[in-house]
Amino acid sequence: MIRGRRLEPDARREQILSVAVRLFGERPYPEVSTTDVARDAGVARGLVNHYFGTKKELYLEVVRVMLTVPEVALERLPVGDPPQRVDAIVTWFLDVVSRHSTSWLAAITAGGMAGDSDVDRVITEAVDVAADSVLAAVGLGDRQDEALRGMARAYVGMATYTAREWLQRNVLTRDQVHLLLTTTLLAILEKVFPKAL
Amino acid sequence: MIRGRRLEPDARREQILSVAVRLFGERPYPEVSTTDVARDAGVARGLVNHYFGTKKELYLEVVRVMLTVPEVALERLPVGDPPQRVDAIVTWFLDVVSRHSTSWLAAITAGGMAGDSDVDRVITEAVDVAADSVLAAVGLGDRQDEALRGMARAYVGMATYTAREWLQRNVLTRDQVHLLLTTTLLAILEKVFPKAL
DNA sequence: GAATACTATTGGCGATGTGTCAACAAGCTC
DNA sequence: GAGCTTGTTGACACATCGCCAATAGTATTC
Repeated sequence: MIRGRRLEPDARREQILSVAVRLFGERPYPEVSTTDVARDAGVARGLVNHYFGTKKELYLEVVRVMLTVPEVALERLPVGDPPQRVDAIVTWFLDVVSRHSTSWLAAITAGGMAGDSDVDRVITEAVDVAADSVLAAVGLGDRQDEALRGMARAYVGMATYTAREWLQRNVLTRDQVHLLLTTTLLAILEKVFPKAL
Repeated sequence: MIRGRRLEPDARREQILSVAVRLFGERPYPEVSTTDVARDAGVARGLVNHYFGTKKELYLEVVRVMLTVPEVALERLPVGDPPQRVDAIVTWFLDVVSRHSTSWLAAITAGGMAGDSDVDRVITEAVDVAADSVLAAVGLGDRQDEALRGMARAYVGMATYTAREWLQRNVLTRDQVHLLLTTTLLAILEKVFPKAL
């Protein structure tokens, strides 16, 4: 990396951001300094602030990038019976998580800044997207019931924890995770929603 | 608070720790400085380091305190059929969480240091305790199966997420949370464990 | 192709946070 | 009240962060 070389603002911003994504995926927030980011990107530290403002704003961008997942496959979900729909959405979720594995898990657990209102908002939005996907997959996407969405978010939380047991701790196989998540979601659909809503 | 006044080491340590518990319960890790802790405790900043070493070690103690919950009630769990046992353990969990509400939730979501290996270890141990309690309540406490315990941890993860929807976001009532968690646990017991283990 | 304008990039300043340690002094013992 | 123990202080050295004026690539104009 040649110092002082000029890049298009978009390109430079993208380059610094990709370095930050890697570092924040490896270490928690307080252990990653803007100096580290600048050094690995081969630029002066001041440039990081120039493009992203503060360290926290940079981290917010990183979390946004990490949690942005392709929602494409959702459109062509099968329209079969509940078990088939549940199976499809769980498969989709496991594909997404396993593809982004470390960085996605690091972000969703707020690798070092949980409790901060801005960070929490970004994470909540990502969980909301996943929760809405689940509701849409089972044919409840149009409902605006807050309790319904709260339960869907709780289910996504379980899915996240389960993914950690699978991908980080390696105590569960993908088949076991799949079985756990499909069975649980079906039970919620059949026995909780009818009673509680 | 009179500066320079001598206290028994245990008393002084306890006093500083209680201040730290309050502050780390209010703000995430990076936004609480040791200067803040020292000021609120009415002591010199150096004394914080004297008693706890580094800021991270202080935070570790705080998380330990926040996550230490009374395990007493577990002994006198009913020995009825599965639905009764599940109902009892869920009730116990909700009682614990609602009693410690903010600080417990702040700690279990690692208010600012998730990803750090030491912090993660403390949190994992607390989740393990809860997961073991669940397994013990349903009569599987003696099993050492790692997959079993992994699924129990995933369930506890769902329980914590659900508790947040209840206590922090107020989109679920206690009754709804209770129904969601009992139904889910029963489904796991009846349909997942027999197949997967 | 040299002069010019534009702006991406640098490097250092001031403020704040952290870990360490020698010096101080509060309170006990004799 | 002298002396000892040790809880406590205050300051030093270092690292990190936000900021900004100065610098130097790159394109543009003639």
